[in-house]
Amino acid sequence: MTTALLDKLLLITSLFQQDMARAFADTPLTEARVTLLWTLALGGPSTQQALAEALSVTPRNISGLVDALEGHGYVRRTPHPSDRRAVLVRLTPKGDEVMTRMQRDHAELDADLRRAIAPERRDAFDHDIDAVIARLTELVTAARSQPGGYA
Amino acid sequence: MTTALLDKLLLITSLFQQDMARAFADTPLTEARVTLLWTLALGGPSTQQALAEALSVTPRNISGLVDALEGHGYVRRTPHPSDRRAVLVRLTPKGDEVMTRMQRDHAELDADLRRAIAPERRDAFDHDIDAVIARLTELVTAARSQPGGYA
DNA sequence: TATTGTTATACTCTATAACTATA
DNA sequence: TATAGTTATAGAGTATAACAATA
Repeated sequence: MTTALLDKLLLITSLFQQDMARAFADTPLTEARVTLLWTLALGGPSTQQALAEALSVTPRNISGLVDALEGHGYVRRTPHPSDRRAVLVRLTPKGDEVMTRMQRDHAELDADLRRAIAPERRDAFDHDIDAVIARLTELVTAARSQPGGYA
Repeated sequence: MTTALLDKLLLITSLFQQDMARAFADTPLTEARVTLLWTLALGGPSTQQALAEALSVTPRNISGLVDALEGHGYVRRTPHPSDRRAVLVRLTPKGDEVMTRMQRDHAELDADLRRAIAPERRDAFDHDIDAVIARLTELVTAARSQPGGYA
């Protein structure tokens, strides 16, 4: 019996997460914290509400993540220019440096993995992956409006 | 700029995890607990040490997961036939029923996703995914013997 | 002496609810 | 009245260290 497609995809994520955990082993960074940093690196300074939306977690959760990242010097809270209730969370130079390095590593890893596929098949592979994503998105969206299956 | 291959793979996992979370929403099951049940379903009754090894977590962690699953009637602890220090954790009929259903759903989802790929490209796709996994495994294994990159 | 599992303690991620300050 | 963020509380996953029972 061959390994199911789904299992292969999950194995890839597991390997990637292992590698992330190893890379962050001697730092206060975790997956959740890096996701927040990544969001700031891509989108620039942001309110905590916007971060909560982007990460699909509660505002309370963002408070905790920002507290930790601020305590370790990766981000800082700055006043919002027009709304005194809100803060803008932004990367510090240290945070920016780490994210720049991470984006470069990410791009290198991506290029490396792509080279594992025969050049003439890369486009077809991209197309097929997109088809799988589209189908999975369809299924998840349809399921979301229905009761969970194991209750 | 097209989405990187790695990002696509991570998106797939994210979608799959969302769907898992939805399916378990009204149950005491979680990803970690289901991973343990899945291991029992595939490998049969197991000591907690073996489960700790299989899930790559500490024995203490397994105690907690088994406590919760036992409390909710999915597994039970039975005496080890030859080692009075150890216990054998096994699925209850309820646990077995849930896992049977889950394995069937998993197989159906897998077949569904595979149908999203043109029939004549399915073998090539499998081959390419395997190549990506092999390369990633190589990289993770090599990295494991070196210090983390962001310390 | 080594192994199996548990008790004790602690940190992280996550959630809901109540509250403060501001809009 | 509504929104941004925090305090309070709680559950789940994870870890290390010390310990009991057994091998």
